[in-house]
Amino acid sequence: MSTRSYITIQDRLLDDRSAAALAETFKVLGDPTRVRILDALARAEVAVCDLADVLGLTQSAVSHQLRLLRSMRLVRSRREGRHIFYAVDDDHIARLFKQGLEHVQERR
Amino acid sequence: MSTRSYITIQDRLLDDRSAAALAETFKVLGDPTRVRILDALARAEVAVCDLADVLGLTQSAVSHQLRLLRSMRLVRSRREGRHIFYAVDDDHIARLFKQGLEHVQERR
DNA sequence: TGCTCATATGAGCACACGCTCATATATCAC
DNA sequence: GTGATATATGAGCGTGTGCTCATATGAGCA
Repeated sequence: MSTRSYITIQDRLLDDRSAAALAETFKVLGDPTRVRILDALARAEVAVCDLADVLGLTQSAVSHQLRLLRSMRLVRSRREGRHIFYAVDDDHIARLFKQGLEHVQERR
Repeated sequence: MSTRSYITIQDRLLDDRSAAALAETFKVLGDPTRVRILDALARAEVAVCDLADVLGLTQSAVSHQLRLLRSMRLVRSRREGRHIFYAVDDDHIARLFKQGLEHVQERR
């Protein structure tokens, strides 16, 4: 250590809990499959089998990812007969998603 | 496939390239160490050794992460003698970061 | 009751990732 | 030049992750 300039900022740093929570939030969005799933579910309620069909994924793969997204309360599910419809259930995430998309698109 | 409701949305879905780019962006933010590094660098220019010191990390670990962040142009570096100062170099990321933090804090 | 379709889930595998350790490079002081 | 300090980087290791495959659960229908 030498510059010592950090002394002026070190007590304002993110605590570990917040850092972990923030990282966890971004981590969920950090996978192409989940991005595509969330993108679809942000537009409409979709049943699992249709999601798999539209995205070209296995039913199992989709279901595993949906379980993750459900456990983090990013999507909600609704049963209708044999089908279970999923949709995005978090406005913040939807906005993060949009803002991230703007960032990506401005980079061209 | 059965509900067929997806037909109304399937041609508006994110293309694979955009989904991959978006996921990659979020993925960088999806690690507690990088979150803490970016948090510090968003507040002030900090030299590598000070970063390691403040965050309680190895110089090597910090350097490896900084290389990643630099390769994605999220931080910039500036040499000053033996030290190399890093700082956040992407307004979008900074905003994403802030918005993510709001999301996390509202969840309490 | 059986049969089919829709979804969930556990096990296992291939791969990615973040760290440590050792070492290389670079700048300054002498 | 030598030595000390600051940073970068490659190899290797343990762990996490996303998939597939097989199977379980559950709803509708005959």
